[in-house]
Amino acid sequence: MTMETVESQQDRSVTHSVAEHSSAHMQTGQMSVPTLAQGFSALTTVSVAGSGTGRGSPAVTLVQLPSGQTVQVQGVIQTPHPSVIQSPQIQTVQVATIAETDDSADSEVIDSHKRREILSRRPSYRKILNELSSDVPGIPKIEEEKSEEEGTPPNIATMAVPTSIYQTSTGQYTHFAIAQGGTIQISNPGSDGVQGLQALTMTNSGAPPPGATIVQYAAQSADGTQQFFVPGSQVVVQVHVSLAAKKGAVPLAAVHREFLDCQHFLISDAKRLSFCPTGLKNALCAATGDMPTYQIRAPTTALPQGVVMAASPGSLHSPQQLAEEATRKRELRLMKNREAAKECRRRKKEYVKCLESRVAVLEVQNKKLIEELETLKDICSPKTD
DNA sequence: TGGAGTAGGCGTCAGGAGGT
DNA sequence: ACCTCCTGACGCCTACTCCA
Repeated sequence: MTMETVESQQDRSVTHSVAEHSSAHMQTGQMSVPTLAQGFSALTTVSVAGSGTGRGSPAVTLVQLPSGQTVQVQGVIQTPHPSVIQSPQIQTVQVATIAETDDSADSEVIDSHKRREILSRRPSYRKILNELSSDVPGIPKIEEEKSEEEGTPPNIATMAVPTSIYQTSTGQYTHFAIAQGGTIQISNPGSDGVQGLQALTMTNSGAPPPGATIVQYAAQSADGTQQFFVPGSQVVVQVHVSLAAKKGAVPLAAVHREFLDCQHFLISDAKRLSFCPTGLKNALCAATGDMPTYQIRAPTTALPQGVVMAASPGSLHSPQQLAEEATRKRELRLMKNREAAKECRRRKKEYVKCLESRVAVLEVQNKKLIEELETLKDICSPKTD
C-alpha cells in the first residue's frame, strides 16, 4: 500500500506554525527544535475538511479519500489542543519568519531593522507561557512577580532569612541579613563567616514627619549617635549598631557608608520595594527577601562619622551633585536592567523548554493521527485480493 | 599543546509596550 | 508625556571540544 499525503488545513497550519516558531527562536542559533513537518513529509494527498472552523474544531473530521469516498474520522485528540502559535501576536512573528526562512529573494529584502522591529513586538515570554498554561493544564505557569505587599511580612520576627549579598565598592561581597528582633547582620563571606560579622539593631522610630529624610545610626561601640540625612527618604530610621569588633571586621565607618547607601537604594527604588513610610523593617525585609544581588557603592565623597548629608533631589545645585545623582540613577538603571535581563533569559529558557515539550506532544499526536488515517484507509479502500 | 570553532552566559543598549 | 518593564541585538568572556 502506498503512502499518501494528507493536506489538512489544520495540520498544515500546525506544521508551519511549529516550524516557524522554532525558527523564530533559532535566530540565536542555539536551539534545536524539531518540527512536525517531518511527520508529513512522506505523505501524499487526501483532502481533509474539518467540520468546524479550524480552531476549536470538533474531533470528528470529514476525510475525503481519493476514491471520492467521504468518511468521518473520530480523532485521537478528543479535545482541541491549542497550538503554541495560536496567539495572534506570535503569528505576527511567524509571518516575519516565513519570509526569513524562505529561499525566495524576498527574504533578502527584509533588513535587519525591520526584522528587529517585528520581533521586538513579541509579547513577553511570561505572557505567552501563561496563555499556554491557561489552555493546557500540563504546562506550568511562570510565576508572576510577587506583589510587594504580599512579600512583605508584617512582623520583623518572621524575616530572619534570607540573606542578601551586596557588593561593596572594594569588590567584596557582604551578606546582609535581618535576624529576629530586627538585628541586621552584615558579614563578609570572603572570610570565615565569623570575621567581619556586625550586628545592627534597628528600631522603628514611629511616625515620621512628612518628607523626613533622617537615617540615624547609634553605634554602641562607637561614640555617640550618628545622623544621616538621606535624599528622597520618606522615613526616619534609627539604627543601633552593636559592632562585633573582631579581627577582619569591616570598619564601622564603612558599614555605615554601605548601609547608608543601601538605604538610599531602597528609598530610590521605593516602588519595587513598596517602601512604606513607617515600615523600614518591612521594606528591608522585602529587599532581603526579593532581591538577590545588588551592588553597593561607597559614596563618592567621604562620609565621616557624624556628618550630616542634607541633600534632597530638589536641592541639588552644584554640577558635581547633579553628576553624582545622574551617575547614581544610571547605575541603578543598569542594575535593574541587569536583573531584568537575567530574569528574561530565565523565562526564555523556560519558554523554549515549554515549546520543545509541546512539539514532542504534537509529534506523538501526529503519529497517532497518521496511524489512525492508515487504519481508516485500510477499512475504506476496496480489497484487491 | 596551542589555536580555531562553538556554546552559553552576562552586561549593556535601544526601543516597544503598557501603566499612570 | 513620562516612567518602568521587557526583550532583541550586540559584544565580550569563559569553558569546552576538536584538530593539526
